[in-house]
Amino acid sequence: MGRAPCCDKANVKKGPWSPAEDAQLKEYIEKNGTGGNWIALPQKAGLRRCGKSCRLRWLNYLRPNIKHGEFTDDEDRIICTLFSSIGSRWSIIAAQLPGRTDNDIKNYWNTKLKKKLFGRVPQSQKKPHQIHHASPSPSPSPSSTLLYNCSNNTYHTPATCFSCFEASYSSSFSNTSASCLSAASILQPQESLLAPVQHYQLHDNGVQMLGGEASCSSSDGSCSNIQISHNKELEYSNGDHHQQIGMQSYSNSFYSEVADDESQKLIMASNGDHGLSGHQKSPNGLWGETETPLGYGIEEIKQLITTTSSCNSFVFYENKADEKVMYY
DNA sequence: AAGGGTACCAACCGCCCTCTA
DNA sequence: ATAGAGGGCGGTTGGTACCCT
Repeated sequence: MGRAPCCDKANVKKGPWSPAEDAQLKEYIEKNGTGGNWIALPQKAGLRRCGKSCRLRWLNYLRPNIKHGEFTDDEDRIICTLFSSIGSRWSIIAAQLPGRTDNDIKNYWNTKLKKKLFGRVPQSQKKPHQIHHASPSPSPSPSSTLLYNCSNNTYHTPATCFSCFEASYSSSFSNTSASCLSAASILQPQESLLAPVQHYQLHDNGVQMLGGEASCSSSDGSCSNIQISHNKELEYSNGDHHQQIGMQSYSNSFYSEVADDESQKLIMASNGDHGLSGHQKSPNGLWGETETPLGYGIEEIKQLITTTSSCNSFVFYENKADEKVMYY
């Protein structure tokens, strides 16, 4: 038996939203909130729209503080980093970019960012507003940032660490003797990638991100950490409060449910000036032959993405249903 | 100027997860 | 324990604007 449709398809309007509909939805939600029931909302608001459509419209467009327009280099960096770490988990990536929606990031990745990394778009084909104006300063060699110090005191390229970690993860996450304990390097590939460095600790049941500026920034001085555990479910704890939240709460909506300064602590890969400012796009708006905004060489990024895409990355890979991330 | 190709992005679709009765 | 309802997510599609020939 098929699932019942969420709304009467025959009686709902589809397609682009009119300004009047936008205003009606916005006004209703600002006045009454969503009431925790999107399905019933359109009727209450007097809209002939599917509840899901209302939700999407609100989250992606009407909600306050939505940021539209060009993505910054820092945002590019974060997207690339997280994509290389967790794959196409757009809602999680969006959670790290306040004001950006998962849909926005997904579109941006699919239409632009991927091409910046993998393709070459002739300048002449770019629309004027798409052309980035890069600083003319020369790019430093990225090669010095490619080394990852794994536990066996050898250095690996990120891709090597990934495959290394995957191997240890898939055999046994808690096998800390695995030659490549650089889960931290993957989640937070050390200074070279995203600077405000988090410290990680491997536990029997996973990797814990400890302290560090980004995770100890709450006004009450309490610390917040992220722990990646076996079963990969999100938990949030702040001092006495320990709250388990679903993976889905750890998305756009998380910001509205948890105080902003707390949610910021979820940052696995924080933004800001990470000492990579020397990595510039070439004047054509693309990254050069070898460098990327991440500080990776282009080939390393490609490899990272290829490697992690194929298995959907270390943290979240395997069974989505079992994902748990511990957050302290 | 017109037609075809391409890029972009808003919106939809369908699946999965969680919650609740 | 189970089934249904609703929410959330990622993938995909369709419309539109822009560019090239």
